[in-house]
Amino acid sequence: MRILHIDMDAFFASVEELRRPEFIGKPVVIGGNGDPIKRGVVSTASYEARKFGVHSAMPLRTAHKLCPDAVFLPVDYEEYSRMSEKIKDILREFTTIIEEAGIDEAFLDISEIDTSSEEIAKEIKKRIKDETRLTCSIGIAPNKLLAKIASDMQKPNGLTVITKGDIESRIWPLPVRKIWGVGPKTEACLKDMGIRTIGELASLPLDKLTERFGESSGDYLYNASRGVDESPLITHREPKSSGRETTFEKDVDDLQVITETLAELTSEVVDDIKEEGYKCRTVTVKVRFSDFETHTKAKTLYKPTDSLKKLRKTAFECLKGFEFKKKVRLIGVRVSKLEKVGNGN
DNA sequence: TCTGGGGTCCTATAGCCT
DNA sequence: TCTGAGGCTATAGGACCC
Repeated sequence: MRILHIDMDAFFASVEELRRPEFIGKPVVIGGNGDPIKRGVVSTASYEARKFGVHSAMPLRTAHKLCPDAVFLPVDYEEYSRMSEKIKDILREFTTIIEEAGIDEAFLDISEIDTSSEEIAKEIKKRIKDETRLTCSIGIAPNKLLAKIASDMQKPNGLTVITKGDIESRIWPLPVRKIWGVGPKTEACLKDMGIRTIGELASLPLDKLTERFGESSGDYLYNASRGVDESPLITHREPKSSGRETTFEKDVDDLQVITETLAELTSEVVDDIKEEGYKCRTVTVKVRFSDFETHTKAKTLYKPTDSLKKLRKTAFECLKGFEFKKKVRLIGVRVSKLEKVGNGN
C-alpha cells in the first residue's frame, strides 16, 4: 500500500492572502467574525502569526494580546470551499481512490499508479501551485496513520516519505500527541503513566492499554504506536447528523431570548437537511451554561420528518427538560437518524 | 479571564425483549 | 415461575478532529 496525505499550508490564511496580497508577510489570524475583542477562537494563523505564539483553537482575545498588530479576518467558508473543490478536482485527476478529510486535507491511495511516490507528490504540488498559487505539505507511507504523521513532519511546503523501516528511528521519538486521535486528555493520561513518546507507548503491553483506555482505544493505541493501521480510505460517506449552535456575545438569562434563538437555529437546520434531501428522527438540544458545563436533551420521533413545525415543537420539548439556574452561554440543536427522502430508499 | 462551530465516534446506563 | 444472559435501542456525556 502507498498512501499519500496532503495537507494545505495555513489554508484559510493563505486563501485570504491570495485575495489581499497586501497581507502577505504580515501576521494573519482567521477566526470568528474577525473582531478580536469578541467571543471566538482562531481557526488558522499564518506562519508569521505563529511566531507570536498564536495557534488554532486559541481564544481570539488571547491572540490579540499576543499579537495586537496582526490582521484579524472573519472565516469565509464559502470562499475556502470553492478553493477546496478546485484542489480536490486536481487530486481526482491522479486517482479516484480519495478520502476527503476535512476542507484542507485528503488521503489518496496511489498503490496502483505506475510512478514513484516522490514523482507523484512533486507533480501534485506543482499542479496545485500552478493552478491556485497555494502550497501544501505531503506525506507518503504504507498507511493513513503514518502518511498523516509524515505530512506534518516538514511543514510548510514539505514532502516526507516514511517506510516501515523508519518507524523506530523517525516515529518513535515523536510525542504521543502526533498520533491521530490522541488529544489533550489522552496525552495527560499517558504522561501520568510516564509515557511521552510514541516509542515509550510501544513499550506498554496490550492489556495495560485496554485496561486504561478500553478495548477499542487500547487496541488502537497499541497498533498505532507500532505504525500499524489497516483502516481503509472512505471514498464516500453519508451525513449522520446536522446541527447549528451559537455562543451568545454575553451570557443570557432571558428565557425568551433563548427560546427565540433555538427557534431560529432549528429553522436553519431544517433548511439545511431539506436542501440536502434528508428527513430526521432524533432532535438533540444542547445548552452550555456560563461555567461551561454542557448538557443535552434528546427526543426521538416515531417516524422521520422534515417538518419545521414538528421539529421546532420537539426542540422546545427538549428545552423544557433543562433547569435554568445559571446564565446560558450557548444554545444549539442537532438532528440525527437521518434518512434520505424520496424514491431510492 | 479564557475556552467557536461543524461534525464523528465511543462508552456507560437503562429499559425492553427473547 | 424465577432468574439470568445477551441483544437492541434510546439517551447522556465526553474526547477528538478540522
